[in-house]
Amino acid sequence: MGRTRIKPGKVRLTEVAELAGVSPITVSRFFRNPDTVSPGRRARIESAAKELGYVPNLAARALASQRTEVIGVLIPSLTNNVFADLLRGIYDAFEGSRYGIQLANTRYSVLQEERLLQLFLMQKPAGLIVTGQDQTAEGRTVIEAADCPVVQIMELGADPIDMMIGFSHVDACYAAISHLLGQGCRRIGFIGARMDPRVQRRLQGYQKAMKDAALFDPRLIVTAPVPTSATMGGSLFSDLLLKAPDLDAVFCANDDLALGVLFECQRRHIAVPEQVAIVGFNDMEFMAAAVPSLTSVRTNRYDMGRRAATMIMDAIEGRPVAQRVVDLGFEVIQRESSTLQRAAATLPPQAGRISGTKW
Amino acid sequence: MGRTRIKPGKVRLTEVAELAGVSPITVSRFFRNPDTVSPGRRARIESAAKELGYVPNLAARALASQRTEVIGVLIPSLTNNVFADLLRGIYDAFEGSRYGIQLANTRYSVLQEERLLQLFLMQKPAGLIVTGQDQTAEGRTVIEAADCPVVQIMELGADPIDMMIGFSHVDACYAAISHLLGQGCRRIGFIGARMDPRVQRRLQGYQKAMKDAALFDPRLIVTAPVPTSATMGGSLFSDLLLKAPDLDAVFCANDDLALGVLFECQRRHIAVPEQVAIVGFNDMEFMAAAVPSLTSVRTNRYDMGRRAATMIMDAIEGRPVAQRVVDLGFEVIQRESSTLQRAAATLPPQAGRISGTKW
DNA sequence: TTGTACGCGTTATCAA
DNA sequence: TTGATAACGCGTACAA
Repeated sequence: MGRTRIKPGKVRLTEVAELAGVSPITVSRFFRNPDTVSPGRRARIESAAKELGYVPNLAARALASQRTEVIGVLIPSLTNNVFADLLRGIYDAFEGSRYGIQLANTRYSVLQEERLLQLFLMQKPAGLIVTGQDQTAEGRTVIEAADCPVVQIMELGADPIDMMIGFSHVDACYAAISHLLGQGCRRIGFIGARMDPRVQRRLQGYQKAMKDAALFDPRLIVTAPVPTSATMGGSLFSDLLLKAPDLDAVFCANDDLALGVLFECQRRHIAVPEQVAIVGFNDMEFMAAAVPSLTSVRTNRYDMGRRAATMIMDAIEGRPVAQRVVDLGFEVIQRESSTLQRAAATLPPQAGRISGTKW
Repeated sequence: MGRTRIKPGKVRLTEVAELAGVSPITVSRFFRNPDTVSPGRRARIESAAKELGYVPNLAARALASQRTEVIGVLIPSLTNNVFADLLRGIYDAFEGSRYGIQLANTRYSVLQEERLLQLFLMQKPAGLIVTGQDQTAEGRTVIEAADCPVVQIMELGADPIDMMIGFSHVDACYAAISHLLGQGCRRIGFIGARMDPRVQRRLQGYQKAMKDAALFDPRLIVTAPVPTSATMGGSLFSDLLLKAPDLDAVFCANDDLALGVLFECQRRHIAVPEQVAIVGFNDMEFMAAAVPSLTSVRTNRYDMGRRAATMIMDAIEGRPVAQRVVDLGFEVIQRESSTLQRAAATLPPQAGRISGTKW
């Protein structure tokens, strides 16, 4: 038979209630919403709890209430700095709230993502933040089964699961290429690594811009499925130089690639931007510090995290969510590495902005 | 009275058991350890579960079993790239295991840490990974109350809570300075930002090395409490040049600072390493790609994460943990930015290694 | 290998 | 504002 499993030292709600001379439910109320308990009992409960060292049992709470305060966050990479800013935004927004973030890493695999969503489901999360829009059909089913507010981040697209916040990678890259075209560049290369869905869409933007300008040439594109890094930027650029020696600019799908290209140019004594202009993507911190400073496409990752978190909380707590699909836009931050006209060259750093948004 | 709260569509263990024609406990066993159920029933249970779309309820499981499979991880920053590698190691090691990682961000605040530990405690985590050894007394009490295996990472020190894995920041920095001294540098500056406990210890190592060489001069030290960045590296280096114009080397407490120093040198046309040698700390990926390539102190962050995770799992599952305190050591990776002697200059990159460990 | 009986610690529901 | 009662879904302990 199920014998008694009572462990002596354990402090439950009941013990606190006894010591405080109230019923357990009152103690429960005190912990969830102190204002619903009269001041006198409030004080008694508080001191009783402190005296006994009471710690609420979240499992029991979740079982009884049929919900948790867990927010599941699914991102494809912990290494990619892009997600650091995003996460900072998310963590900042949830700071001091009652929600706890549970972070999972899909490693750019939709199957991993599916499995991780299954695990989240067992926890009955209060909300879900997932990266991108390329979930499997199975994955979407699981998300829907979770029956909680969901925000898809990083991208925009048709058919959102619930809410969505991001920007158009196609448009952002198109704007970057347009900027280079505006600077007089014609033989603009594209280098990209890892080639996840978002980088693929940047490549689409590149192709569209080059085709629209009747300058498209497949030899100008060099990609690799490996993780992005400065070293890889240097080697992809070297490959590109072989395929297209008459290159006059390079768009890098990530900033670390751009940094590697800059160093490779220094190594080969290629003048930037005079011989080759460089544009990166994401506008990481070091881009402004580089010599020459490096042009990049700024994306509002921190804001994206914050707002995604806010949208989730609003939805959970029944507040109306003004916009269920938010376009955060982007901005081409022009710096020395792509400033070729005399007039433009005298602008202060970061003065040149080409921004895009659907608002 | 507590009326029935039964929601019709809900699938519990019981429903699966009924459909499969077995008792609930058998289904329970099937999900936790399929091998303990006979193949015939196994198949019936599996198809019944699939048919009903059964999802285990983790809260109920945790309540009944009095434990969870949550591993709490506490790190001070998501922005600092150092932690990205560490986390990758941790996530890789737990990959495919039954444990789930819950990540919390202390933002370099011991009070935040204390609060977050409290939150973990309510979940009854199976294990805890915490950064550093500077918990408050309260924090240590909470950790001990969690009554689970604990690994402190990043540093080594006396008085571990339970297990510990890291390296000596004092020794690592001492080795880096010794390397510069060996290259003939005498006026070696120190620049550091954020000044968390580990950076403080690097500063101690610097001071010890300089004092041992009778070359200590407080004017050679410039620090700032702000987050580390390339831009900050440039500006701290500029400050340092004002205080010590006769500088012949700079040790940077973080690699992004070193990158900023390199760019500042390029901007000022200071030859690296001939006029100023540069050494960084952590050996981030871009250090090898830079022109000139940048010397740094390699720390085994990925390994640290992996091994911390392994130690935790071993401890949880009752396997003996060979070493409860692990010194991972470090390695000074000598590159062009600190290679001043003719002989050394012909060495291939990364050929120079000065490693330190207590093994 | 399978089943029986019960308890895990909390909250929902309804009544006072 | 407070309390009585039952239920949340599962695993442990023991027996067969």
